Formats: sequence, C-alpha cells, structure tokens
Amino acid sequence: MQHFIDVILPIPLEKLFTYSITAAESEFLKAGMRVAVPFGKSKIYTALVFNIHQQKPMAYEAKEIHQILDDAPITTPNQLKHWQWIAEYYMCTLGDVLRAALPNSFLLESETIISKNTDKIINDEDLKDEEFLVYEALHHQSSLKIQDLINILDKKNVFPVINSLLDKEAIVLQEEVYEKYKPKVVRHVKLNSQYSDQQKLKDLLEELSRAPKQRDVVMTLFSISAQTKKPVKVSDLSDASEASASIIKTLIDKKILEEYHFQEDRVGYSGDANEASKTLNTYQEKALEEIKLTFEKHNITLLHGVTSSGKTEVYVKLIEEVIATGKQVLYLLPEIALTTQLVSRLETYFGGKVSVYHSKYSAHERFELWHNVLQNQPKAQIVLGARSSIFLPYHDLGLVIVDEEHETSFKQFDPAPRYHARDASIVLASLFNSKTLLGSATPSLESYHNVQLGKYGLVEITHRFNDVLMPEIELVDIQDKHKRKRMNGHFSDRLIEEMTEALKEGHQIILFQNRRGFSPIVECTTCGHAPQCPNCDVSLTYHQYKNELRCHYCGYHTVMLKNCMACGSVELDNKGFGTEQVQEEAQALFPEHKVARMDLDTTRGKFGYDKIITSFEQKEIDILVGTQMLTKGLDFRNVKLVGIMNADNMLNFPDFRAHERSFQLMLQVSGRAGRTDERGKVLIQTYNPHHRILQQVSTNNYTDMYKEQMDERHNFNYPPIYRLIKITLKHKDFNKVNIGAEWYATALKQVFKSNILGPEFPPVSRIRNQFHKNILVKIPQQQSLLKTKKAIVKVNNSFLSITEFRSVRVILNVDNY
DNA sequence: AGCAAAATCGAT
DNA sequence: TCGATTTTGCTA
Repeated sequence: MQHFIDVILPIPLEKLFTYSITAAESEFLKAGMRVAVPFGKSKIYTALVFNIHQQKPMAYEAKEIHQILDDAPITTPNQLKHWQWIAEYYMCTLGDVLRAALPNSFLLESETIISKNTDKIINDEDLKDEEFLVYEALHHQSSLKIQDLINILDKKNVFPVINSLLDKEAIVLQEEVYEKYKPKVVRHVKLNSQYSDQQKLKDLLEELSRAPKQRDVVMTLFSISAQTKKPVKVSDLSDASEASASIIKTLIDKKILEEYHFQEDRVGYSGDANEASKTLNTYQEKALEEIKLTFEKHNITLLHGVTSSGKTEVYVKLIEEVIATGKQVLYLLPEIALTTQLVSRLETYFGGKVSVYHSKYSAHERFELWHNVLQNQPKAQIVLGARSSIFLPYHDLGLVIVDEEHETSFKQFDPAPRYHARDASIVLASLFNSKTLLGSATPSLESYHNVQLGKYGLVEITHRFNDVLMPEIELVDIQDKHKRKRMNGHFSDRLIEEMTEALKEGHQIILFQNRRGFSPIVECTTCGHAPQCPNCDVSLTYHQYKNELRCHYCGYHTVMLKNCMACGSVELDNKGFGTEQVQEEAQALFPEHKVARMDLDTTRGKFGYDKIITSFEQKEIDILVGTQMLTKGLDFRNVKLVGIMNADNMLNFPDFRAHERSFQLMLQVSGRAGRTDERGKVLIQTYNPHHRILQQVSTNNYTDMYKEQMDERHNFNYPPIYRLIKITLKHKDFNKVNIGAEWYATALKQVFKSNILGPEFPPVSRIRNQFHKNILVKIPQQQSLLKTKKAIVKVNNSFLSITEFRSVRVILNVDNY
C-alpha cells in the first residue's frame, strides 16, 4: 500500500499539496510535523504535515518528500483547528496563516549552490564572457550562491548564464537547506575540580603569585561564586576582574580553570516573583466575584472599568487562580512594545512564569518561546503578547484576557491573514472550553452590543483606584477664542492659564495632537498649489526637524522647497498643524521648562520609546506632546493636566467609527490625568463644543454615547448591526481598476442587491503607484456569513478568470474595522 | 512565493 | 528583427 501526506505550504495557495512517503515514514510522521518538500522547478520548502492517508491522487504523480525535519509535532491539533477557522473566517489560505503563525526560523528554505562539474573538462574558448567569469570564479571558490553570481556579473537576472553553463555541463547545481536556528550557548568557567582539595589550592595560589593578573582572576572567580552561588559566566568574570579574554584562556589552557557551556534561554524573566499580588479594594473584589459569577453562564465577559480603576489587579487575581490549576494563560495587549510598564508589573507578581511575545522579538527568541509553550513549561505559563501570540501552540489554555479590548491594533490590516486578535482569541479559548475576559475603560460598540444581546457577561468598576476623582473635563471653544483674539498660536488663554498653574505646582502636562509632523500641508499663497507625493495621491507633510517633506503612506521624502513648484512664489503657507508645531509653540510659551515629543518619528528603534517614557517618569520632562501613542496604557503618577489641542480633526474623520474612536481616544488620554491623590484636569480645545460626542466625553457618559452611536449604526446599517467585508482592487493602471471595480460591484449586486456599496475611491486613491478602489459588502444579521463568503468567492473567481482583470490584485478584508 | 515560458516592447 | 522586459501560468 502506498502512503501519502497532505501538507500546508507557507505560500498563499488555496490547496493542500500531496506528497508520497514510505511506509516507515507514515509510521513516524504525525500531523503538525515539518517536512522539507520539493516544490516547483527547483525549490525546496518547509511544509507542515496536515494529514496522513492512503488515497493516491488521481490527476498527478505525487513527488516524494525530501526530508523529515521534526521528531515530534511542533503544532497541536487545536492549533490546526484554530488556523482553519482563521483561514475560513478571514477568507485567506492556510498558507497565509501558517506564514503568520510560525516563527521565521521554522521555515527554512533551500538555497541553490553552484559548483564546478569535475567530471568534465571545459575549454575556456567554449564559454562566453559572462560564463567565463563565473567559471573562473569557481576556480577560486569551490561553490557559489545565486547572490554571489549577481555580484560577480553585476546584473539581476543570472539564470540564463546558469542555464547555458548547465547545458555545457560546466557546472552542477545543488539545493542546500539550512537550519536557521542555533541555540545561544553561554560559556561558563569554574575552578578545575582537582583544586577542591585545600592544600592543592594553597599551592596553586602560591604558584600564581608570580602571575598577578591570573591570580586576580582566580580570586575574582571565588568572590563572584561566593556572592551569587550560581555558575559564573566568562563574560561576568572578565568584566569583574578586568582581565582580557587571553588571560582567562591561559588559565583554561593550564587546566586551572575548566570551561563548560550552558544553553541560555533568550526569553523570559529570570528573576523570582518578588511581590505578592496586591489585595484588592472593595470594588475590585466585587468585580472579581462578579466575573467568576458571569463565567458560570457566559464564556466571555466584558470588564468595563473606568481608567485607573485597577483592572490589572483583578486580572492578576484571576490569573493566579488559573495557573494554580496548572493551565496556561494568554494575556493579549494591543502593542506590547508600548507597555513595558505592565510587563514589569506582571513580572514582579509572577516572576519566571511570564513570557513576552511580539513582533519586535528576534526569530530566535520567538523560536524558544514557541517550544516553551509547546512543552507546557512553567516559564511560559503566562504569555503576554501582541496579536500574533494567538498562534502559539497552547497545550492547556485556561484563560484569555484581552486588555484594552477596543484597540484597533488588534486587527491586522496588511498582509493576510487579516484577523482580529480579540475575535480569534475568543475562538481559541472556546477550543479549550475556556473563558475570555475582555477589559476596557471604553469598550468597543461591538463588544458592548454583545453584552446587550446577552452573549457576553458584563462587570463594571465605576470607581478609580484609591477613590481618586475622575478628571474634570473642560471644553474650550477656540472659534470664540479666535474671534476675541485670545489665541496664542494653537494655545487658548485657558490652556495657557492651566498650564502655567500646573507647572508652578511642579506637575507634569500631556498635550495630545492626533497628527504627527509640523504642518500637514504646505500651500502656496499665490497659486494654491500644494506639493504632492509622486507615488501616492496625497499632499506631502512638512517635518521641521529634518526640514523635509514626507509622505505618510509610502515613506517618500524630499527636502523642503524654497519656492512653489508651480509658480515659483516664495510665499508658502503651512496649513493645519501637527505634534512638531505644538512642541515648538509650547517651548516658546514656556522656555523655562523641558518639552518633549512622542510620536512615530521620535520613537523609532527598540528603545526610543522607553527612553522618553523613563525620562518623563523621572520628571526630566515637564510637557510631553504626543499622538495616540500616549493613550496606550501608560501610568504616569504626576500628570495633573491633559490638553487636547484639537478635537475636531478626529471627529471629522471620514469613517463610520470616527465618533466612537474619538470618544475612546479622548477618554483614554483624559485618563492619564490625576492618577494619584489629586484630581486631574483635562482641557479639550474645539471649534464645536456642542458636539454630542464632546458632551459625552466631558460627562464620561459611555451609555449615552453607546445608545446614540448604536442609533446611527442602525440607521445606516453599519456594524455591529450589519457585518462588513471590504473588497479592495489594486492596480497601477487607473482604468483597469475603475472598469474592474465596476464589473466586480455589478456582479455582486446581482446577488446582494442594495447591500453593496461602491465601488468608491478611498480618500487616498493612489499608494505606491497603485490605484485603489473599494467595494463594501454589507451583511444583514440574518444573512448567512458562510453563504455570503461563498458567493463572494464565486464572483471573485469569475472576475479573475477574465483575462483583462487577471492582473488586478483583489484584497478581501472581513470585519475591516 | 518563485520560476520559466509566452507575450509584448523597443531600439536598431 | 533580435534581445530585453513584462505578463502569465503552474507548482503535487
């Protein structure tokens, strides 16, 4: 009997691929193991075994696998189920999911190695110039890689040369697979065991008296091991004794010291839990009890606690109970790189049981954590991670916590799978029959709606920790201030007053401006021309610190122009304003105080963000100007005043969620004010102080906001009442996109009638030289999601079978909000 | 995705 | 008209 396996390849292909295996291999292989398989003309890929069977494929002859890469599965059955759900729900391929889920180091790829054919002697005259160059190079180097050839020949397409050399039998090709992962080994030293004898040790020190440096090293080794009672790292020893590596090497060579190696874990916190979790106050205690109660009836509970109400402590208690039963906990955070504070807090409670996982970690670190989770090791019992941590191989997941549940960064937008980590994690928890806790001070409408429908439980905390009062929120009408000439740049007299007072009292201030750069648009006062990005359909943004014009979509940048490109006038005007300008004006208003800025530009790099936070915490900065980054769960003790420079640009954003998001953003920023004893103050500058959302923000009235927004969603059939699937068509040819989108929408309308919106150009219709056009599919609640998706796939297939449209990229985005 | 055959482009 | 570049089709 013949044996076969179906595998998932890490490329966006619809189908699984079947390979033949031997009987022995079929005994050994299990779903979830990796195999190296030949695919296409020459490549070898890493694939994941999906299932093992005996059905011989009809239409083709299955190839044999190249190699088995694992002794045991690296994924779990539940995980594969979860991936299938993601692929189906978010309308992408299993290959897409696999690519997103596996750490890169699992996916080795082959590389073509070129070497000389020793069986045949080639006359140099038979070779063309380029071929000769390659052949010549092989005399010096036994093998070459494709990249080497590109360098030697100085051109991109080197395959014709390879092929003709192959024809002439001058070279042979070989595919080599590399194991990318190497464990990190750390060199340790100890005294050679023969010196455990007191007398021998004494002799040794005697002997070394003529080699003082070596003697120092030995003495330092004693003192370090006495202090730490742990194995001594070579690096620690050389640091402490100020001895060079060669001195240590001499000692090792003389057999005085003995070296040995430990495999070091790159992930995880090595310290112990050094603090018991805090006792809860009565509100927190009540919330905890209620959560447990709702978990009896619901699988998902929403914890709605005002900012600074101490939700984290409640989570900590819940986690404690779950890990006591030996189960794993997943704690999801919006952007983990931005929440160092929380990470260290959890580490003090749980010590080595906490592992952190997010995109800024290296491939090796991810690899190690994967194994720790897979093997159910205690050090990975609590995983703290960004959205991608839903892909880890959990064994026995007992609880999922989604903190800041409303955050949009849980949704992945660009490469498929375009999944929402909150929703996907709920499904994950259900695969383990476990519970999910969603937490937020400003829940998303869809979650709150699920509470209203009775799908989720609800627990509320309405008091801030230590009974600190909610900050006082004041709306400042800048239209009126402008009229009365009470504005100083973008600062109203009220804001300046409050800032002066707060600074006088030694408090810190946060200024929020939801736009980076200096001024978004540079416009010529004479002809009205504004410089545009050459690749995208947007005006360029002026960034003062580099005197540059930048495009926020594609990264294009150029030096600031001296005069208008269209008419040559030197009078260029800056319209609108960003964080840079706020920073500059604030500095001018308060020259005595330190003003800093926090946005994408100042927080590049792994530590840029930490640096700003730390110096703000240590009160080196008095005024911090920033974008939405400021809202992400930071806990600053000394902030008394928060100023929102301009509320209108958020409210007027062209998106059905603009109001909901503005409400969330403003309340979250406000929550940064007055976190300890003193009541904080928030000033919101706006042209439209009577806007309903601003009124609701100022009274912290979530329920009103919810009701009103839900009315709108009802009226216009938007989520959470209807579901949405966004279809984006991309092509560099404007007409092709236009005609294609029209065709696509017409085909969809035949099935879904008026529930198709568009096609419409997005606000920025050209990005990186590609034109975009969107079609929105609205799905009423009673309409089957599965059938809807099937119908869309059908339309999509017929669209792509039209030659004219085949080159148009189609992106399907389920729940694109 | 990545590679090679096929189709189109473009300068002699 | 030939070589180069872009498009298209297929992978087991």
